[in-house]
Amino acid sequence: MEQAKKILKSHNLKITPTRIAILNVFLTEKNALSASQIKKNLIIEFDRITLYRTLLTFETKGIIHKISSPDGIVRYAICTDNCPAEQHNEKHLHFYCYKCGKIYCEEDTDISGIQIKSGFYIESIQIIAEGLCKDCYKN
Amino acid sequence: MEQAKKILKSHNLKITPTRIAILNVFLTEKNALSASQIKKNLIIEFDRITLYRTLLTFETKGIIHKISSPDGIVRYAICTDNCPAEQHNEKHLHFYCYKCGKIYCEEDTDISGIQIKSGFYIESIQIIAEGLCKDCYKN
DNA sequence: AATCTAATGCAACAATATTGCATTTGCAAA
DNA sequence: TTTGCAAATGCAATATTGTTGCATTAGATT
Repeated sequence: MEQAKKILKSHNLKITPTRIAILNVFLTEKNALSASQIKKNLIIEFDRITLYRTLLTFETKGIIHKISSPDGIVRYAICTDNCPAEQHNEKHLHFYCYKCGKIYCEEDTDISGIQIKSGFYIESIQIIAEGLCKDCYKN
Repeated sequence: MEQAKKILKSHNLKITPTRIAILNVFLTEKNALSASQIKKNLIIEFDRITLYRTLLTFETKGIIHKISSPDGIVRYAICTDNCPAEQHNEKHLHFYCYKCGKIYCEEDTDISGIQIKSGFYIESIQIIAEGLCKDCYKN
């Protein structure tokens, strides 16, 4: 069975063409994607509303996680850490290149050095570094 | 001279009722605010477009800084560190409460321990912790 | 007070997102 | 294999957020 179907099954989600198509986009592209970027990469056509709802479903189930970048566009990326539903512990860093607009997931970044004062009940931490990626720096 | 006027003067900006009103909202409310939240707190009425443009001006001049929160809404907060124009070095952490939607600026948080692998030219880092604030945790 | 530049307002538009409801479809049980 | 139900999707309508061009107004300097 293909990977997309496996993921859906393991999260108790019905297998539909829409969901498989969206999942395959995430499995192919490693960088975080916005709704419109996902739509462009889809091999089948369907309603924009369905895309929003599917992304929400995936996020709730812990298949993907949301990233809000400095440009204000919400992007999504597939969870590598097998997040439990509704509780993402993405401990890695995202890098946003302000020139090409890409978001890179940097898995192996150590963020254990961050301290926060008491009074807050932290469930997840998201770090976004902004700057230029290698390709854009060259040009 | 009131504080708002001082800030405008020191950044070579013309003193207008709009700008003073917006600045006063930031000076009163310490949490980060979205465009619509700012609009609600304003004592005078003016065009929505002016608000966007004023926020952009303030950001460019280093008076406020943009924060993209997990809910996808862009918020702004006043800079405490006297940022140089166009280059914000907000080294502090933001805390986003997913219940009340508030964003708290945690000034005295040390984030210097973060390491990132080479290949990226980082200009700024933004950290958003997500969870429940004290008030929302109680209820 | 005059003048020039910057700020604002208006109109139009574009992108993004949400909600309700009718219809279709996946899938499990009969 | 067929049936039935809950879930998924599509459609329509609407809300929110943000942008651009251009005419008008207002701040600050002389």
